[in-house]
Amino acid sequence: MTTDKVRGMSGTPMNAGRGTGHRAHTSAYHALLTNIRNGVFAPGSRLPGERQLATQLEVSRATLRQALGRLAEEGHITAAAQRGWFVRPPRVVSEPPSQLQSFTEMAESRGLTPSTEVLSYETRPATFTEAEKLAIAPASTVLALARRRSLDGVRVLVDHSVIALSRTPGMDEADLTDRSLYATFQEVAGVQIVRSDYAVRAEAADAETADLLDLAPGDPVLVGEQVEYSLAEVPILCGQVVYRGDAYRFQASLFRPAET
Amino acid sequence: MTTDKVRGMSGTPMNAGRGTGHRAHTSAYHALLTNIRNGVFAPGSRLPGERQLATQLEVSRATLRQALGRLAEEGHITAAAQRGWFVRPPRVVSEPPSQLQSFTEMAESRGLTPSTEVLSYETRPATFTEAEKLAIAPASTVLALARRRSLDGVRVLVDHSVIALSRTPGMDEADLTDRSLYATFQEVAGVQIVRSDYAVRAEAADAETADLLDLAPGDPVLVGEQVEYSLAEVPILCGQVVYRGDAYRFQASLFRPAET
DNA sequence: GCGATAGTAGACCAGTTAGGCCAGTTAAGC
DNA sequence: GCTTAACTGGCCTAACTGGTCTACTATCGC
Repeated sequence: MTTDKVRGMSGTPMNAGRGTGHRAHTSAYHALLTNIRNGVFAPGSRLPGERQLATQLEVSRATLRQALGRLAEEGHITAAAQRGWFVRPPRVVSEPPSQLQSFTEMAESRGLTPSTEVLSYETRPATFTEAEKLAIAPASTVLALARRRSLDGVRVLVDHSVIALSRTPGMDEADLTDRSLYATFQEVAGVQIVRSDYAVRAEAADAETADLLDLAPGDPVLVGEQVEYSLAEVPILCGQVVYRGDAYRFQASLFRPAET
Repeated sequence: MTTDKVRGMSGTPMNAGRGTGHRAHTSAYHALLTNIRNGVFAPGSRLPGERQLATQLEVSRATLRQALGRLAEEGHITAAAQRGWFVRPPRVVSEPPSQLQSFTEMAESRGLTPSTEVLSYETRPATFTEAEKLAIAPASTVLALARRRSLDGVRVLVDHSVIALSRTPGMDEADLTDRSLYATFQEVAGVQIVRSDYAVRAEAADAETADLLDLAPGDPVLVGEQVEYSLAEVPILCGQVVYRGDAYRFQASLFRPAET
């Protein structure tokens, strides 16, 4: 240990060549930057070690680190401790998992004003397919609800929902005009929706929905069929949502099991 | 490592730096944890070997073992000496998120015969938006691939994919006609696709795609934009898939965080 | 001459990497 | 049932890396 001791001498070997009048650390900075720009150091790749770089650029490590620090500040490179300096790939971080969001929530998170018109509203016996989807007895009482929803006054979707009333007592008396259905389920019936099975497809608008969405018949619409489940995995609601094709897109993250 | 040498100073090939400022072992820890949570590593299943995992996560085995140790401490996985690491079954059962399936796999699981025609195939510099989606430098070399795919002879979709060649060396020489892209990634480049961010919308078919899919212009098509990620959360592929509206629907389960 | 600024050389630390070796497990072949 | 070959996690070492610090030396302006 302590073999170092620094002997005198040393001093100034520098100033070799780069007589540009620049300070040493700016010369190093420019040398590195142009090499990054020229792709000598490819994006995402690791720079040579500081010690090696310092020798090659004929500056000391401390000076080199000034240049590196400046490059890092300006976002050209990033440091990974004990691993090296990396040329920063133009990475865009995004965290968009597939989360279930109500229309109201979605609108709010985008800063838009949602509005809802109830087109029809009735309690009636469930059809056979509805009963199957909701896992209730055929002809049980359900609440059928049709709504048109808009964002900032633009008509965006028509929504037909069928709610299993036996599982959400009180829902037939709630005001659904501009509340989130999810919130109403929670407050009125104490039921939390946590999962939705969704299937979407593209169709051509029929005359009726075209009229409702200010489209021409035949214009493309996105049709989503959904079944929504409570925390106990009990189906609560099934329905169909028809979106204007040019006003909505459906987003999700899919995962793939790893192979071994 | 060896005695450094290197000297070429050209960008070292390996290691896309995740310049997150995190230590390497915490990055590895988070990558594993989210993949476990997302069902990429199914509960009860065995993780890939340490050596394989280390290369896929782009860290060394020692660092990986730190991450594994922490996951084990927290009870997410357990070690079985000389056998492997196993994902602990979760205390609370929940449905796995939507699963990513290749066209080939989907066809097989439905008992249909898939076929593929390669419409075009070229390596070229990436456009700006492609570079952004793939987090590579603009004008990096990418492999652009257009395919038409059919099920039992029925033309179902047209697929435009752009692959970051820098992350999948060798893909430009692979035969993509009737292999699953996922399988080819794995075998040729050792890259596993585990996540895909998907956005679908409805559109009217333009003349060209209508022709390719035996549709009339204006017929509804389902357009999916996707970005696919490797185990290390590095984007590998981006692209657009156009489905016949009447031949495909997109399915997913959405989740909603439970409220207290 | 004095102090401030910029630079050099080196040492030490903890985190990281590549690699090798070992004993145990697994599956295939015979 | 036995052998063998391929893997596996567990353990270890040597080398390297950025981060930080100390000691010292030039050079310039005052």
